[in-house]
Amino acid sequence: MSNVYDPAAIEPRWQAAWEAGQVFRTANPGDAGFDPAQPKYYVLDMFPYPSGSGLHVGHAVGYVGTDIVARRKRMEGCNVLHPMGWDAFGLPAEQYAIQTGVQPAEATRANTANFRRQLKKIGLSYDWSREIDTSDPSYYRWTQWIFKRLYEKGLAYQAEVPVWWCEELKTVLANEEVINGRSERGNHPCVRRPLKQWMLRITAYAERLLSDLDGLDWPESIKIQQREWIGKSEGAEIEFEVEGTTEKLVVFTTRPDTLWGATFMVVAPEHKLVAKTSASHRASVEAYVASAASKSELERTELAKDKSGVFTGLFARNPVFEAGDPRGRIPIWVADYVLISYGTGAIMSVPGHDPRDFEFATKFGLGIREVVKPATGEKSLADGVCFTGEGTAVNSGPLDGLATRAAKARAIELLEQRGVGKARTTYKLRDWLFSRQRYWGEPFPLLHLEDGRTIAVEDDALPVKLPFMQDFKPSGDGSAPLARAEEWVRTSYNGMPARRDTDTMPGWAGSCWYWLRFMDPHNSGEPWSKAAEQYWGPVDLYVGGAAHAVMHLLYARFWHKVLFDLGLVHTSEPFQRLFNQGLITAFAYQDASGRLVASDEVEARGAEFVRKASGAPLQQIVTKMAKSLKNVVNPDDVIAEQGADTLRVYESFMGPLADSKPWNPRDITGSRRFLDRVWRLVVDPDSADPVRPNLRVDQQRELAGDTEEIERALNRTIARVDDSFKAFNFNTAIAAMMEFVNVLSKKPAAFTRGQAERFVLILAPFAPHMADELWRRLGNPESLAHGPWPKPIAKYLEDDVVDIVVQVAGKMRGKVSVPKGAPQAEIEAAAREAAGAWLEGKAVAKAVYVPGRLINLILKS
RNA sequence: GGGGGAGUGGCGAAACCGGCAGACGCAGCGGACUUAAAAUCCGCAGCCCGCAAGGGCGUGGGGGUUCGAGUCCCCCCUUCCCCA
Repeated sequence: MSNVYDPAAIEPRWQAAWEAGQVFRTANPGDAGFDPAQPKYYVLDMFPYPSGSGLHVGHAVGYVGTDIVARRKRMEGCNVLHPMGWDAFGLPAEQYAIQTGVQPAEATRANTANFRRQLKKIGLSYDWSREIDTSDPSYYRWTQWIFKRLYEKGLAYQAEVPVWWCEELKTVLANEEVINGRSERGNHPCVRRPLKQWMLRITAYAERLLSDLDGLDWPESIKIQQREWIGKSEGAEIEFEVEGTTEKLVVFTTRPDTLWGATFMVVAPEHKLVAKTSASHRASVEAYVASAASKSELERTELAKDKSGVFTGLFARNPVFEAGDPRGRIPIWVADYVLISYGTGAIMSVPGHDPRDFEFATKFGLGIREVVKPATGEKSLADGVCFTGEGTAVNSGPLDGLATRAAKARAIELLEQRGVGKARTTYKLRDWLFSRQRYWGEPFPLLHLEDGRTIAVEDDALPVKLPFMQDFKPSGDGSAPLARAEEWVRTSYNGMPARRDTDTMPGWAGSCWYWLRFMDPHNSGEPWSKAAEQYWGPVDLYVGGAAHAVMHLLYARFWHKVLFDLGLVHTSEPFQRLFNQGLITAFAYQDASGRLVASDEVEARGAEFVRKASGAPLQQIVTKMAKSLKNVVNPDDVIAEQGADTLRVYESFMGPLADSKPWNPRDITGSRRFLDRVWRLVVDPDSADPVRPNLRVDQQRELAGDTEEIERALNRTIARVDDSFKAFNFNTAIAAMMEFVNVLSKKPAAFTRGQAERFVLILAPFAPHMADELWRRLGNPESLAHGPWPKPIAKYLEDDVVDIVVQVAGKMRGKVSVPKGAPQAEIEAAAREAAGAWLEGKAVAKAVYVPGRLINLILKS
């Protein structure tokens, strides 16, 4: 056996040994080998969608992070659940299949095989016996089963909702396939068109989804995004009579106190009142409604610099004014900055105190009335500024003189007395459009009976398997592809002819409960056993990109809460701690016109970069990794060149896990050199011995001289490595270990076996292959995967002499070495001496002493 | 448009509670070893002035609080990510 560090030989050997020994297999309660005395730790990655292009190093950084945590917890004696699986259903997989002409099931099999191979090569300590695939019938059987529970609870319903329709492509498109009202592929115009869809009543959980955020150990930024998304607002619902009709126009406002300032009303183009337009205005209103249909919500609200709208010819009565008061008769307009999906699809416009209403009123010459006076000093309507803040009510009859908060309450009281309004809380959150007219997803376990009833398939008839379809492309008429699988669709229920529901669930469905299946992945009688969930739940640490800050995490919490209400899980939240790893960016190159140039067309000339073909100068910039820029780094290549341990150390060393940071191939060599040095400190490459002679036996020598110094450095290193786990800034752990190696390099012969063992143990989460190899060479027959994790020894963490910085007037002027715990007077005297010339001819006014750190001598001015 | 981050050497970064700014690494420079190179080892290294000793400046910009600010407060600039 060669004694030179050779990751290509060591790493596959250890990976095989871990697999053969089932080192990372985790026992469930009740299983053989389960130790109930140990604490549990569930560390979960956001499982990947197995794309055709495989993993890149950006994915790996999160997986390496969780692996470091999992390995360390295991070494500390925890029962660690650390699983991996595939989020395989959904649009991207289907599109990939269409593009490559391969069946989605087949593409998924090939892609997951590639992902699994890549992950194993990195040396990640997953319990692969728990692997799951959301597109596997044995998994989606339970996705359907959970859907049934939602359906039974009345949380799933069908409704006509507007969906994106592309006339050119003859298909329904998902939101994510439509950009600014045009199809992502082909750039064809799309319109919103009502279609019957399955909806999930997530709004029923809005309040709990909001309030339960408080108890979670999540990044504040994610909580803010979720709160924003749920968008709770408290206000009032107010009814306006519509002149000449029996219709009531209902609006929601957060500012009922400004009701006296409402000078017009606006309804969304989709509002039912639009149909009541008077004959004289019908043509213009219809033309306007048609033009609004092609705009996205963004174009209608945020992007619209210029407000548009038309008068409907209708008038509403503001209920707070007496009959006959001209202020009470206000025109109703239709404008697309009001959305039908938010609130009631209609608003009362108070242009004096709402910027969009102000803009609209200004443009169309509508009345503007001030009803809130700001505190003195603030700009008000008199200054030509639309004041949106809180102040004092004016021109508002019974509200006059009240502060905004009191005015709101008083207004609601008055509305309730007259029966024309009430207090109401609304949420921006809308029910979740849960069906897709697509092939690659979970079929709904529902039957439409001949007599018109819709019923759920019996539990024991699950799964409703997705039928094989040679042609699975979206249908040209907007109907679901599954509708074409006639044989599959036609069925019966208790002898009555029935048709299966032909929609499929969206890509999110499978990821709404997968952390639960990991707890008990092979259970064929129930989605998970109570005992397994009781023990493993909730997830202790969940790591993934911030990209899923809203959708996935909200949907997952929603399902979990429903399951909690059903008594199927014992916690109301699934993920106790959430952590977002940062993005790995990469270099890309830009020509003079700003166009990006693929990396393989770029050549480095000294410090400059030029285009290979033309020699044109290019600028190096940092962007995210993208196939089109050819700047994607595949971990396979890094492992082939430097080894998995180097990849892991480099990814840890780049910066804090949470930070976004650029991949720089040049820097990898530093991580490799570090591992080389560690190796050589333990193994002599020129000898056939497993370890260097000083490490062969643990000489029971007194810790003195160099060995004692190494002991101090080692203990400081252990403490710093421990510390790095708090915020996942493993870069400082690697730096600490590098410093230790630097210290050791000066006195390698004083390194003892006991010290070497402890160092190898703390190295193990980061470079597990090398660590196990050295551990074995040091004479340990078992893998170090289960510890022990060393603890720093307190007496070696402190020095007896400390350096105190001496400042004069806040500037560093010297240092003094004093015994630890020396009295201030002694330190001050030493400091005055050290400051020497800086104090000449000056008097010290006072001294600020920071114990153990510095002393600042402040001069008399 | 809204929301969330981030700005520290040539580069990635470090700095616990406000207390030596730049640890650790890359690239660079000098040296040792070598016929030579690679690898390895030792050393230098924020910027400016200075032969040096030494001094001044310095954490995107401007102000403030403090004995003391990369860190706290206010304003501004740049940049990345997310959402619709």
